Amino acid sequence: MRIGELAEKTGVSVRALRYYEEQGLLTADRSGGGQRHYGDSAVERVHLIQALYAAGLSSRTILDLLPCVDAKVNTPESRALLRAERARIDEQIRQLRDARDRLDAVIASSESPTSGCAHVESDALVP
Amino acid sequence: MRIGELAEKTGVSVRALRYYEEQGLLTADRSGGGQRHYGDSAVERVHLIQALYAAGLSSRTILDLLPCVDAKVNTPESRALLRAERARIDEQIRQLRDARDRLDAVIASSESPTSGCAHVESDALVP
DNA sequence: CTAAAACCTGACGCTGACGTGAGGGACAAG
DNA sequence: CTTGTCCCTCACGTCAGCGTCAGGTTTTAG
Repeated sequence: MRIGELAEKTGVSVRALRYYEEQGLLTADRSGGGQRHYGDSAVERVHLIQALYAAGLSSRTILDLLPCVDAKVNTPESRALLRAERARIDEQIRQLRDARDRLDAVIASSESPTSGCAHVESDALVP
Repeated sequence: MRIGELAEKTGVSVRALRYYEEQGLLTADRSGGGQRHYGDSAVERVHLIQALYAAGLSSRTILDLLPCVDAKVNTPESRALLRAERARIDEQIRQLRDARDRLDAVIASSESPTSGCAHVESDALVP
């Protein structure tokens, strides 16, 4: 498939896909005219990249991780790298939970009738 | 206390504190000469701001949330805002878990002897 | 009173992950 | 052949959250 289709299938912009290639995260065959062509596996690849970006990893770090993912490299160093990034993600999750708990405290106090301006409505949409 | 002391107590740079004020997140009394003076509560305030930043909220969003936190505002809208941001954080946590699980899969396959280059060491530090 | 340390206000710099044209080919349809 | 749609490569623009330097003022220590 060409770049437009991949963009559509993954929900990522064409520009972003070219950027990934620029960063070495994604490769493509080229047609005679120079147009990029991707196999079906590229979809999954892009999803992985997106997941790692969403986890706050930099493209540089992702670049370091991908060879491990591709199972081309399997050294003690690469495994250490994987575990280190996993730990970073865990730390981020902890921070997020902290922020969430703080917000929960605020929510609780704003919904309990201790805030002076108490008026209880039953527009409760609590998911 | 003055800005330097607050910076030290919170672990945030002086520049960052001034930036928070610029964004309306933090207020300070001024001495005759124009220097900022903070009360003790500012420490907690900065920690809250930091936690929300760490959760990926923008200063604009934090600005919208803080009046709720200060319990000056307690309207259905403000509560909805709080819940919405809480939901966003939950979503981020989900994404992080997804990324972590993907890494875990890679780690598992790289540490199991299916990758050809298998050699089992007992440096297992699996937390 | 004086020197050092801390503080002030601009204002420009930086980084990463793209957005957004500009200007010009590629390629299937009719 | 031409029209339309997709694609290409530069290359500059953006935005947030500060870092950093410049030039000047305030506060504190001695």
